Amino acid sequence: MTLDKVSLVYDRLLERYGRQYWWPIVEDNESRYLPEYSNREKTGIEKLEIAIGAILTQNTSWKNAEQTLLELKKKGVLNLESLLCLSHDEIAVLIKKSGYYNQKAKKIKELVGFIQEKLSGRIEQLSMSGSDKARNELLSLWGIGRETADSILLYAYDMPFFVIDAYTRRIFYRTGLIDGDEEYDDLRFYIESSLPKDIAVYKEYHGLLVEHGKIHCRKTPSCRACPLADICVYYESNAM
DNA sequence: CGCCAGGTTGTTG
DNA sequence: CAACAACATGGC
Repeated sequence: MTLDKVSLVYDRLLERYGRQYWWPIVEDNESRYLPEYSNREKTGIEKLEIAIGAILTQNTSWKNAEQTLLELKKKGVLNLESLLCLSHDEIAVLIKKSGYYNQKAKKIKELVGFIQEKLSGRIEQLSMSGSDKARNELLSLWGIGRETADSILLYAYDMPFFVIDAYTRRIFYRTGLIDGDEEYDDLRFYIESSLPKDIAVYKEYHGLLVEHGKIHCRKTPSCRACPLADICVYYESNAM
């Protein structure tokens, strides 16, 4: 029954918000959500952009991360070579708008160093590793936690990992699907096992949860016209 | 103006 | 292992 609920929530959100076509690509001063981009295999530079974006948006609004990505692009440094050459301090200045710029500069250096090692050929390519191995390798990097790793693997490498973020936890908690204090991977397994093992569904569902979290299921909920009102145990008819 | 944002790591009891 | 602090800017 809760198994059905995971799918029910998906259907409701899809019906309300429509396809999301995640992950967004920043272009012409805004984020774009394009079916032709979402569906196709990513190029190396696109994978890098997704990974950097995943780091920049850690506990930070996408608006801020988006602006940073745009500036990095305009300055022509959103590529492996540039990021490898730039110093920690130079990167920190460039990404200031995304907050936590010292930590994130370190994380970016870690990541590009890792990718460089992979591409140098001494080590097998990330995409050639098994999915679980690739995940563990990303998790071994300083600054890459579960959500960031899963975002990179799902959206850049088309690997079947469901991304659990703050919105996912909040929405599933309020709709009574979870207790709220589950371990990340326990929650991930639960959701993955409740859904068809379909990359497109994983991508879409996470995008829908974020959209719903921004519009209705905010920290202080805005329940009027919520598409999940009838199945939400925390529905507050008075909440705006 | 205060609250919050698509987390992760390090420290402490 | 759980709780908590630290990290930081910009949008609304």
